[in-house]
This record gives sequence, C-alpha cells and structure tokens, in this order.
Amino acid sequence: MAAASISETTAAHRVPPAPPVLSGIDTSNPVVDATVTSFDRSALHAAVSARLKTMIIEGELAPGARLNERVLAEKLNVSRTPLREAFKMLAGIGLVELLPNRGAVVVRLEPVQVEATFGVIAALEGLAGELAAQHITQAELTEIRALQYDMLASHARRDLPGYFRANMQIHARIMAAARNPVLAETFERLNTRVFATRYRSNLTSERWDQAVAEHADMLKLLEARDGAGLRALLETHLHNKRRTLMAQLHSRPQDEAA
Amino acid sequence: MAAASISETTAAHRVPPAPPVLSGIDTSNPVVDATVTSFDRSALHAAVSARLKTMIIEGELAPGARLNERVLAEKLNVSRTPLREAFKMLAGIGLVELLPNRGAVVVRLEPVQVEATFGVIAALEGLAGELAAQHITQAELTEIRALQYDMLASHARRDLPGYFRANMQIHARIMAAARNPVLAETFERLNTRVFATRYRSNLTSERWDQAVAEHADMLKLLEARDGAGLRALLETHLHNKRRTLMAQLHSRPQDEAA
DNA sequence: AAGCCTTATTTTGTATGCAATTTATCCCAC
DNA sequence: GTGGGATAAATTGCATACAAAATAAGGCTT
Repeated sequence: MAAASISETTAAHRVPPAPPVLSGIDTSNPVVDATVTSFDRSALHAAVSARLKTMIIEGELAPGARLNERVLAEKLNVSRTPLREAFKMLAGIGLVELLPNRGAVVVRLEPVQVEATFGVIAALEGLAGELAAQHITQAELTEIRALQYDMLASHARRDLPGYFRANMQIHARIMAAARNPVLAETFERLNTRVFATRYRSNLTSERWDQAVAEHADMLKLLEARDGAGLRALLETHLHNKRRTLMAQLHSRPQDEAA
Repeated sequence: MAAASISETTAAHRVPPAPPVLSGIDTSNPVVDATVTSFDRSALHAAVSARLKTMIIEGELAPGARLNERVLAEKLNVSRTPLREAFKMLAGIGLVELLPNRGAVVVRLEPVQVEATFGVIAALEGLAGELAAQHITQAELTEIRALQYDMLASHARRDLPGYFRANMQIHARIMAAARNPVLAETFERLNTRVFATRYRSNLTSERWDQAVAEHADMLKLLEARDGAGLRALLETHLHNKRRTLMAQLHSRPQDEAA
C-alpha cells in the first residue's frame, strides 16, 4: 500500500511530494524555521503534525476543511496511525477540531473568535513589551533598529509582503527579548491561528502609515526602557490592528471551504 | 469537584450549532475501578485523555513520572492505540512531554517555569478583570458577592481547602464574565499546569489576610465597573501570589518522581 | 414526485502484530 | 571488583485487521 515505502528496512527515506517543511518540535515562529531533522522513523507523527500545520497555515488545508484519514494518509505516505496521532496533537494546540466518530476538521475562526483572539494577543504582546524593556540587550536593540529600517524601506516601496515580514520579525524579537518561554509559547499558539488573517490582510494607506509611526514610537520606548509605556503602546497598536481587521472581515466574508 | 470543573474541556473555538467536541467525559473519581469500558466507545481516547489529566492534576501521576504504555493500558483497560492518542493530546496542551522513542513523561515544572507561567497568568487574569468589569451582569455580581462571603467564612475558620475552593470560584467567575472564550481557554491551559502549586500551597497568616483584603477590593472595583483598576489590582494580586509561591518553592524543594 | 425506511458503502475507532529502538542483564577481560 | 561489550528483555513506533458508526444509495409506500 501507500505506507510500504517508509517501512523499507534501511534508512532510505522517502521524499515527500512537497519540499521539506518544518521540523518536528519547534518552538519558533511559523515561517522562519527551516531545520529539517531527518526523522528516520522515530517521529513520523511529529513530522506529519508539522507538515499538516504548515499546510493549514499556508491555506493548503482551508479552514473548515474535513481531514479524511485515508486520503491524507495516502497523500503523505503514512499509515493512519501516526496521522491520527498528529490530529490529536493539532487538536491540542487548537488548529483542528475533533468531531467524535466524524473525524477532524481544520478549525474555522469566525470573526468574533478572531476578535477575541486578538484581544488576548494584545495583552500578551503588551506583556512581552514590558518584559522586553527590562531584559533586552544592546545587540538585540540594534537588530530591531535594523529591522525597523527594513520595514521603512518596504513601506516606502509599498511592498506589503516585505513589510509584513519585517513587521513580524520585530514583534518576534520583542517577544524573544521578554525572556519568558511560557509567554512565547502561549503567544505562538494564538498567533498561529490568526496568522493568515494577521499577516496577509490588506491595509489602507492611512492605517499603514499609522502602523509604521507606531513602530517608530515602539522603538523609542524600548530604547528608553519604558516598560509601562511600551506595554500600553503595543496594546493600542494591536487594538488598532484588530479594528482594521474586523472591518475588513465584516465587509468581505471569509473564504468558505468544504 | 474543583479540579474537574476547571479541567473539563479543552475544546477550542467551537461553532455554536456544531456538535460537542471532546465531550467532557470526566471520570473524576480516582478511587473507583479504573475501567473505562463503560464509556461511549467513540471517545475512548478523549476519555483516557480526561482521565490522565485528572490523574496528573491530582498528583496520582507525579511530575516527571514516566508513562509506560503497557502498564497504563492495562490499568485503564484500553489498548495502546487510544492511550497513545491521549498522550498526544496531553502533549498538545502541555501536560506531558514526548521523548522520541522513549515515551511520555508528565511535565515537571521547574520553579523558574512556574514563575514564568504566573507572569502570563497575571496578565490574562488582569485582562479578564478589565473585560469582566465591562460585561458582568448583576446576577453574576451577586454570585461573586456570595462567594466572597464563603471565602471570608473559610478564612475565619482557617479552612484552607474551603478558602481555595471559594477563591478559585471567584477567579473563575470573573473569567467567565469576561466573555472571551479564547482568553478562558488560554487561561485554563496555563492554570491547569500550575494548579497543584497554586491551590494547594500554604500561606502565611499575613499573606492570607492580605489576599482576603485584595479580594474585597476586587469586588469593590468590579461593582464600580472600574476595568483599569480591577486589571491593575488583579495583576498585583497575582504577582503577590507568585512571590509567595516562589519563596515557598525555593525554601522547600519540589517532590521528585521517577 | 416526495418522504421514509432499508441496505450498501464509506469512514472512523480500537485492537493486535511486527519491526526498531532503547534499556537491562550477564559474561568476560583486566 | 570494575569496566566494557555482547546479548536478551522490554518498550516504543508503525502498519494492518477488524468492528462500530456515519453517510450515501436505493427502493418502496404514499
């Protein structure tokens, strides 16, 4: 059957139809990671879980899509057992929903849930800013300054993907500087869910300019190590982002998927 | 019971009309025989997951304990397949850790991780307070007032378990009044991990008195619908709690487990 | 033709078997 | 007696087989 190719006796390990994706256990943020640990046989379920995760994040598996075990097992060249285990892991982190006796579906976020998620994210990033102001090193500050210029460049060129990339990096660096792994993990979990919404949305010109200005203030507060100020600013920043997104979601309904 | 009510469900965003997810089949009675066969056949993995969760929360499975598949499968009267699936779910919510080719162990929180977790919890509960002040109904307020008196009674009697029970209820009611399911879910996830630490610790008489006083202020701010004030108070409240706990953890080392 | 009951097909859920890895045990050299 | 290495036992990981449930299909009645 499908799975035969993996259970080859030697370590000859198959090449999936798609290029290698995220490694098994990653605490990093979604897009950056590229480490491919050669999971010979020890972590098929982890590999499958990571693969499904990127498929969901990148929209290959759309929100609401039903995950048929037989079909997916064939596609990924694994048996149903590790696939089902991957489903359970993804259910644990809230990316899929398990319907008893009816399989798994990709979680679909209604606008109201996106709104709720951003409310929590705002608080988490606010906390990250406060802690980062306490713990950040000069080297980290320097890197963020550089990213800020990258962002300004992308903004000037009206390069939205580049802007989002730099933007995301900055937020990630602040999160890293907070030195709180639990905070980072919690944030990662929620950010993954709204990733597409957050980093692939459109912006009005005004909102874009405003966001860039907010980032400039952010950097100033960080340099001044004004934790309370940075926290407040980050929260407003994200509440603004949320408002923009919600308006967008309400004007243009989400994509539906079978 | 207390633990059961909190740990009831880990389901993420559910769409209202959709059928229940991971129906909270909670054995919640560790004394009765361990068979799970009486449960709905369609949710063995969910039932096992819930059972393991309570076993972990109640300390029957100690932090650091290795989860032997054969032994646990026999004890719970299930095959290894749903048991392994339950492991994956618990790994997803951060209660167990998966060691490739070496099974699963109950996550052991080092003091520094407890500290980090409480930092996040403080922010989450603070946010809950702010939102609760906006959304709470009179009926909910009345209930919290009653719980506050329960708590005062337990305090007067030096009934620590009763105090923690009422205390936990109050915090849970505030969380519920926040009307943000994502916030509630995120909080639940973290609170579960530090449950034993949080609600089974000791208190000095002074700290106990102070905590009770803080709760009185909480209620006042809630009644005044002072969101910002309540948020600030809850954060201090939890930072105080954290400081107490950390002192305790450092003076008395954690329980070790094979 | 529409609705409902019955039957067939598909799909999910669990148990079991086997391969691979890890861990424990024993023997021997030194 | 200790250390190292080979062997045996135990344990994990994956694939498959079978059972139960859900879904789809078909035919019958009205």
